[in-house]
Amino acid sequence: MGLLEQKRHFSVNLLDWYMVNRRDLPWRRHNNPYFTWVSEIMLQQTRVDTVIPYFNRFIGNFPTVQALAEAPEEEVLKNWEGLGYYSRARNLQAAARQVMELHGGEMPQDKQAVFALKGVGPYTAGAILSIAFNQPQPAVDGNVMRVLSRYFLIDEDIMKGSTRVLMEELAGELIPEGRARDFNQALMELGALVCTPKAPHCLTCPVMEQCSGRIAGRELTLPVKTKAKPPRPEQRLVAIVEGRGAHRGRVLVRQRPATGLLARMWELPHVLAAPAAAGKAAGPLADEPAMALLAGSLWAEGFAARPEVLATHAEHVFSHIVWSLQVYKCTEQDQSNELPLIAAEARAAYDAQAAARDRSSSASAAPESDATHLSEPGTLHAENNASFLSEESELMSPSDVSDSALSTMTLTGKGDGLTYCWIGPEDMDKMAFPNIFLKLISSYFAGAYDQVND
DNA sequence: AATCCGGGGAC
DNA sequence: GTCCCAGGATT
Repeated sequence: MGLLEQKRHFSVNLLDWYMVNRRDLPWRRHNNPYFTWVSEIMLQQTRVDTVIPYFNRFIGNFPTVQALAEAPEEEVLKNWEGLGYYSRARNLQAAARQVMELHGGEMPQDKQAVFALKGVGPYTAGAILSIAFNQPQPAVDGNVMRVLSRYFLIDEDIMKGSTRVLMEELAGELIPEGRARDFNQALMELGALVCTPKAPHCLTCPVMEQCSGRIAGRELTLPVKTKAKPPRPEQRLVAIVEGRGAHRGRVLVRQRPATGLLARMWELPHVLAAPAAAGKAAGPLADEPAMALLAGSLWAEGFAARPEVLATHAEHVFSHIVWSLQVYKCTEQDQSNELPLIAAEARAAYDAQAAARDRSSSASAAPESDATHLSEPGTLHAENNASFLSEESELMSPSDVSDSALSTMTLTGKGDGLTYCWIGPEDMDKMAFPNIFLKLISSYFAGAYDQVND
C-alpha cells in the first residue's frame, strides 16, 4: 500500500469512528470558543475525568471571558485548587484580560492572536482554532503523537521538539477538507480510548488494518520516549501551630511567594530539613533536632511556638520534587519566660543547618532559592532577635489578602516577605491550598491528631 | 535544549 | 508501592 492510501484510510475511518463513538463531554455541548479554551487549558497534563467537575464549577462561576477577567485572582485560584499546575489558572485569567482589552471580549480567530495569549502554546492554539472555529490547524498533544508514531511507525523521540514539528506537519496533512473540528478531536479521542499507552485496544481500532506499528508488532514499544529524570527528594518539617489565647481554635498558615512552586498558594509553615545532597535521599530527621529546627524557623519568621509531638508523616510528589513531610503539632507560646529558651535552641539548630548548607553549596550545587526555609544567613542575627523581643507582634491590615472572605481572620505577623494568618475551618473555603496541606489541615480541624497529643 | 511547574490513575 | 501521563514558560 502507498503512503497516500495509508493516510486516506486513516482519515476516513477515524472520522467515521468518531462520529459514532465521541464522548458526550460538557465542553462539547455548545460551540462556545470560551468553553473550548477553558477546557483545553484544564486538559493540559490532566485527565478528562478529573477535569469534568472542575470545568463545570469554573464555567458556573466564570461563565464568560469578562466574568473571568473581572474576578479576584484568589477566587480563580480557589477554583483551580487540586488541579495542579497553578500557573495555568493565573495565565488563563491574564489571557482573559488580554482578550477583553485587545479583542473586546471575543476570542480572536487569528492564529497569531490566539498564540499570543498567555498559557497558549502550539498545541492549545491548534486546538482552539480547530475545535472552536473549524480551522485546518493541527493540534498535536501526547495522544496524537502516540497514535501517529504507531500508525506511521515513527521512531523519533517524542520528547524532542523537532519531533513535535514533524508530527504537526503530518497531522495537518491528515485533516479532511472542512472537517478539522471533528478530525482533531477524533485523533485525541482515539488516543484516549483505544490507542492507549500501555495496552492499546488494537482489535477494536478503526484504523488497525493499515497501522504500521501494529503490523510490525511495535505497538507496545512506540512511541519512543526518553524517560524523565527522577524527582529529587526533600525532607521537610511541617508545623501545625495550635493557636492560644486570641488565636484559640485557629492554626497558623502562610501564603507562598508570587512566583515559583505553588505560587501564591496557602500552606502550613515548613522548613527544609537538610541541604539536598545531590541525588540521595536525606531520610527522616530525629524528633529532637527536627523540633528544634522547626521552632527556629518559626522564630525567624516572628513566631514563638513549641513543637510538642510528631503528628503524622506525609508525602507529596511533584513532577520534579518529592516532599517527605514530618508534621509536628506545635503550640503557640504567649510571651513568657520560655521564649529565650526556644530562641537558644533555635539558634543552635539554625547555626548547624547553615553550616551544613555552606559546606554543601561550596562543593558545587547552586544555593537553594526556596524562600520557605532559612536560606539567608543572618536571619537570626542577634539584633533581629532583639528587635523582635522588644516589640509587639505587628497587626497587619489584610491588604494582600482577598478582602471579605477573610473577615474573621487575624493576621499576626510577617517574616521574610511571607504573609502569615491564623485561620479557622471557616476560612478555608476562600483560600487555595495544595492538596497535601488541604488534607493535613482538614484532618487537624477534624480532630485527627488530637490523640497524639499526650 | 534542559529545567521548572501538580496531581491522579492503572496495575 | 511502582509505573505512567506530558503543554507551556523560562532560562
